[in-house]
Amino acid sequence: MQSLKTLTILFRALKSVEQQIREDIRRYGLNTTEFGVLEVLYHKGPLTIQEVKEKVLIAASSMSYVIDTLVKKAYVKRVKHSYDKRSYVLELTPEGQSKMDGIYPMHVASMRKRLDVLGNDEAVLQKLLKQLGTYQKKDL
Amino acid sequence: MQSLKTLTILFRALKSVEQQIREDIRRYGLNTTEFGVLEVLYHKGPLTIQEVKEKVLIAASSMSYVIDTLVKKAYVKRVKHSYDKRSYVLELTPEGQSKMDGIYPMHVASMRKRLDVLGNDEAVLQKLLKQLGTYQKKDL
DNA sequence: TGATTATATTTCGAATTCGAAATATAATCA
DNA sequence: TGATTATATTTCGAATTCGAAATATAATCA
Repeated sequence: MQSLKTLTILFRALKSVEQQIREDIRRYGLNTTEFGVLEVLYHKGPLTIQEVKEKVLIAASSMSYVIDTLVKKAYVKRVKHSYDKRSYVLELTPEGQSKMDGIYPMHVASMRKRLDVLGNDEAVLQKLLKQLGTYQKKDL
Repeated sequence: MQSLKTLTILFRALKSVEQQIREDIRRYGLNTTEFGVLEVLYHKGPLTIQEVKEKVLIAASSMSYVIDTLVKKAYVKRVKHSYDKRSYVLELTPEGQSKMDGIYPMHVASMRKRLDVLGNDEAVLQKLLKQLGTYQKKDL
């Protein structure tokens, strides 16, 4: 292949999924980035801001902003890192925890409906997207 | 499957690709949305604002903004639709055309490098992403 | 046909995102 | 060890994005 059709399709798929998530999650007073951060902490437990940033792939300055928002909403708190004084560890507050406990099952249900159209190919899609995502751009 | 791992991977893949595109295209003074709009017109020829919006999947209000930007840069112009007075047809100016002529080959080369890691599975990825993207959310 | 509903686009204000520069601390290396 | 370079985070200003409301025109239907 030589065209970039694949990228076009990738963009459209994501935008479409993102729109569903946005609408899905809006009534809980969260946007997709906020939800993304909460989701990481929900699944991985407390993590450094830097580590969260590597998971959600947004600019450092955007991280600061999202975290401030989540702190204001009392879903998350910054805890000084034990030995690296540059860092903060992010963790869910009890409110954040129970917020996610309340939201997450519905979110999974709604999203699974869409993902289920893939059937057994879901694992294949995962594999291919991982290949795409982990490409090292050393040779650009 | 029951988790949303697939979505996580989808997001990461896209963000990573998007970052490459952003850096790739930055030196040409364009951002990803602007480039997306130009790309659609470059490939499909003149289209209604509405039609472009359906391709790039951004909010109508964002469309107005991007178009204004592209008009200021003289890459694109709004032409009154022949019979539907609500609509405008968007088309590349000669400047827009030659800009894309200049940029596009490099962009393809850079992106193909990444896509080529997929090998023959690229067609499979397209198929699966299309399935994901075209899901009708009638039953949400 | 005239009233009502739908569609295409823009305007508005607020929220979000970015990149560059600033700040603070950690790691490296001469 | 002290100077230099690297890393984690925030601040800043500008750019981008959104959704709701406004505007204009088209389509529908009583």
